[in-house]
Amino acid sequence: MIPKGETMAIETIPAPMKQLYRDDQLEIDFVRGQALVQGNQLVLTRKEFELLAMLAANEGEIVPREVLMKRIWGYSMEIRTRTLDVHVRRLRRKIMEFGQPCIETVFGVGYRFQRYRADRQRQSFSSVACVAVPA
Amino acid sequence: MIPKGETMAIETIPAPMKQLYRDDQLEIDFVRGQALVQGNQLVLTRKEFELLAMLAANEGEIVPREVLMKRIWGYSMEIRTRTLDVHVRRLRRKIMEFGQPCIETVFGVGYRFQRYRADRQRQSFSSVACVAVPA
DNA sequence: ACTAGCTTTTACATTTTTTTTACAACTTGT
DNA sequence: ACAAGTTGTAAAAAAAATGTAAAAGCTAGT
Repeated sequence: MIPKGETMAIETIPAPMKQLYRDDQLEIDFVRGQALVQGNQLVLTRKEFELLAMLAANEGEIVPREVLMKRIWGYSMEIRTRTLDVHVRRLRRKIMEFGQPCIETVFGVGYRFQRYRADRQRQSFSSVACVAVPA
Repeated sequence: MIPKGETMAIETIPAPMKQLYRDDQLEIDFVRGQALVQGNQLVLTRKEFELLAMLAANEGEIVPREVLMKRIWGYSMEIRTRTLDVHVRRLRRKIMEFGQPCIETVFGVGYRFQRYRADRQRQSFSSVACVAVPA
């Protein structure tokens, strides 16, 4: 709460980001840094969690590789290494230990997190249409 | 109690902390500065007790290294020394003399005290989810 | 000033996480 | 089907964080 008579710089007002993400298989507590799949707590490293958090926070939206790299690794980071992919892989594997795949690859662009719905027969992620993204 | 007409910064209002902590193996009297494990009184130094108290007072929550260092050692304190770890070690050892481990390491962040439950087969602390820091 | 007990430092060992590398497999446009 | 570009994978290397033992430094009480 902001005390009477005091002001706060716009920039410091925290974004109204949701505190947690939740669907039929996954629950993420962005604040406490915890994630549960089908009730099982995921053991994630920092980078893995950041990745999951960024993707889930933009569920349904494509997050370009560049954006992920810039936000998670900072401005530098050579494109020629497979660092991002390796982290995606490890994250996917940990999620699939208890649940269904929810991170799809958008060829040539980046990754997209898809909300899981129990009623759907299956998430068909086999291939994904390419999407143009605003620069 | 805050006198009428006065204000107090949110941060300085003391939390309504309980006088003692208690679970199936450990009992801590924050006021008297005593701790019992399975009925055995622990012989703790001041720093060790402060550490245990801070962690137990936040049971289930991760307490970052920085917070522990700031609160127990004051603002200064070089990050390059192993002081905190050494105290954690000695505290853990004393607790385990009579009981089960209850202080887990959260890699890259800090430590977390976990309430002991007699019904649980075992506390599996092997590894722990990491916490991401909100950008 | 001396001692006993507590605290901090130091120097490594160990563990965990992150990055790199080399190559395989896959997409897409032609 | 081919070529070019992109992503997936496994394993190893590198980096970062934590654990440990021993010694040195402090401090309160005498």
